[in-house]
Amino acid sequence: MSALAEPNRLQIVELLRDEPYTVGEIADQLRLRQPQVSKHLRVLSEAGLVEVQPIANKRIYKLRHQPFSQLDDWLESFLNVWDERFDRLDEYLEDLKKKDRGE
Amino acid sequence: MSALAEPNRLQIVELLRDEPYTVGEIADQLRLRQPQVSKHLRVLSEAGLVEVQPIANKRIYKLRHQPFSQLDDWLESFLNVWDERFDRLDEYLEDLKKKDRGE
DNA sequence: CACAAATATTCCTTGACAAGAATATTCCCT
DNA sequence: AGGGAATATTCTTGTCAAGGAATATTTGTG
Repeated sequence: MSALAEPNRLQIVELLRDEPYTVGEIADQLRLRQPQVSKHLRVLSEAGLVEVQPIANKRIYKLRHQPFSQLDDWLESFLNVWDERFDRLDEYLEDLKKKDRGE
Repeated sequence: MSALAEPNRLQIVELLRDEPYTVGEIADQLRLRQPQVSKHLRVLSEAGLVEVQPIANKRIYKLRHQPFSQLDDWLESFLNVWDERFDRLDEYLEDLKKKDRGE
């Protein structure tokens, strides 16, 4: 997750969401210098967020889906808790109504 | 998102997922020193991930749900792309079958 | 009001990390 | 093999953030 903390890296990831790009294309679109892009891609790669496909002397980078669905699972574990709490609040309100009717 | 990049802060957030805690309780459970916990909670608070409820001289910290559902939305925008691509792959395979049958 | 518990803040030091510049590597082409 | 394009790596420098220790602040209690 710390790989996504760096702003430029986040931009790269969001750029790659739509389609794969080469290092040069990424550098152009984000107005970054090539060495920094390579370095950021290295970090993203080691974090498993990205994979490379070498074609000639170009390297095409694309996102890997696993870490994202993994992060999604992690997030669900948070959202679920709130859902459950909401359910319990629901029950609580139902109880109130019943008492109100004298049950 | 950089607020979650720090390991101890991530631990704090995961601890708070289950229920609210005071600063001292967090420090005890995670084996951290109180000042660091206070500092981390400050960062989490300024990032909007957490909110405080002062009771006496204690301060009870709990998660806020908005940033998490927001992060979830962001993630969905990634997962959606893969779903769409999977759909297109599906169509592609259907086309192959039709051609195979000579249509 | 003095004291104690809980928490926040400050100052300092150290380590990590990102950018810049220069250079190395890899691949294709002729 | 030599040259050029695309990308990676190294080295250096400056900045920032986390931890440690000490101290300040707030709140309740006798």
